[in-house]
Amino acid sequence: MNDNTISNLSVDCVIFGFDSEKLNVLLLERKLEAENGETVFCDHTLVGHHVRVGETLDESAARILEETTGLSNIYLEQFYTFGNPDRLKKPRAKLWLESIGRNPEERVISVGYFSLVNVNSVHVSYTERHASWFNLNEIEDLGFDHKEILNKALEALQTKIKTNPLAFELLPQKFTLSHLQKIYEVVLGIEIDKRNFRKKVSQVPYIVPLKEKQQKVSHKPAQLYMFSRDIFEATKKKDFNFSF
Amino acid sequence: MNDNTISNLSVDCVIFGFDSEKLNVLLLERKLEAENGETVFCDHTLVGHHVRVGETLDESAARILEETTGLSNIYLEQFYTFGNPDRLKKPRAKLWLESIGRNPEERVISVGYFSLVNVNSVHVSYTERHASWFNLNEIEDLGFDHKEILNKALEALQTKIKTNPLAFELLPQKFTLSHLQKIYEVVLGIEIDKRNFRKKVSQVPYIVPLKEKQQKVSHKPAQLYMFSRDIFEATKKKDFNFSF
DNA sequence: ATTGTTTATGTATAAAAAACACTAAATAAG
DNA sequence: CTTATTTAGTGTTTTTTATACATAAACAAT
Repeated sequence: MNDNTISNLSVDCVIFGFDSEKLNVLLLERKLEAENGETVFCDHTLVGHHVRVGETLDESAARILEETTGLSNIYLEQFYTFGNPDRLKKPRAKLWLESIGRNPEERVISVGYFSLVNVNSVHVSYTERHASWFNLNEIEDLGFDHKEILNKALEALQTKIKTNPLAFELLPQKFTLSHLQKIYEVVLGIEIDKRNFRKKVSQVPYIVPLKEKQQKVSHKPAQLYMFSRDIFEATKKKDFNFSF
Repeated sequence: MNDNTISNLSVDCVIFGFDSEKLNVLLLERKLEAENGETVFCDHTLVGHHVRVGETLDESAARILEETTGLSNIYLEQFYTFGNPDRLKKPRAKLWLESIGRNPEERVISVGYFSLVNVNSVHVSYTERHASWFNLNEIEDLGFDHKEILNKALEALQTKIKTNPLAFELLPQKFTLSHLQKIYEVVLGIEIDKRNFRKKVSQVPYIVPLKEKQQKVSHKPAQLYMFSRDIFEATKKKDFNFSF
């Protein structure tokens, strides 16, 4: 297969999206049809692609993200590389790879990236294969070794969000504190006390209240806030605390 | 070149060692000699090797570590993958790769692992190329993109040691609290108050005092301690704290 | 016995985290 | 227009964790 890519090197993107309620992942349908039109199997995979000649890994991830979501300049982070010799050796994987003209015997290593987007900013189903959002808790198995990749991505996200301002990547520019709180709750799988959370927020200089409230909600409208990266960069200090 | 390896995939190991004083890295001498015996250049690189056919990435890293140090069953962790198309394109890299029979034009991606050992457990200079320990602060440039890899490894180590019991990997089985404290100080680049440190230690169930003291030191001998992984595993709890 | 060097130890203060319950503002429904 | 429903918004107390700081004890070397 010659599409100007490196045949044994791919990038897979775990695209996390937040919808005010739950954490979701963007998956592609993987449907294999026989010649007679019957479906041989239909399941889902992460979005990924082989790396192009001359393209860096970061560029490759950004390209894949843009091709499936239309979004560019999105938070993307490399988290792990998957290279088991047998990672593409499940029966369905072989059938699928053959059907798209890849050699199912070739050992392909895949570099994992995760990215964070707000689900409302994505116009889904941009490419040939059907893309859609799945609630993280409702994902059973995935094609190839993608469940393992997803698990590792979630771990990396959880670790990273504890000490870095990632939550804002999942939100629209203007957000409420309830939404912000919900993100920490669903990503870390914890419950947070509302008053303590807001006390903490009020001590953070780069979460700034706007002169604007929610509109058209059938309850008390919430104050809107924004994240100022400028203030964050100007005020951030390193945290050397350790805990065995 | 056919040595049963994958020509465009390598693993590089950043082997950190602690010597009661400083943090060190194990480097290989990279000396290129002309036909007349004159030295064309001489510098240093990390230890690395191409991945073998059929070998997982973890196995590859463990093999490389054992080949250069003689050690097995050592803490090893994958931290990042380096795949820039131009990462092997510096002039010296080309000369070196040619000299060892590799194609200097091939794009090789390298998976980075770091590992932690106690310097006294290593019998250096096990292989053809001369290996030796270098104080982290005294390393200027390295061959290929290995300075960049080293920097990223140190970052990963610093992040990880803040919340995981890695320090013990750098120590002999029996250690003093001063040594343990020193590790946090040199790895994180901070100073720690002795009394507060020891107060913290005394609250940790898996750092256990032995009925044994230092021998043959010309000052008050210190209590020896050990790390119990069993107790650690049995008592560890997840930390959900976050800090924007 | 004196010196040099490192170990070992406790208390007070400040900062951060956790626990906890009611009122306010908007729309929707009757 | 009244009421119901839903989410926003707010303070105080207690507990836990972090910080700052100084002196005596043990051993080896001389």
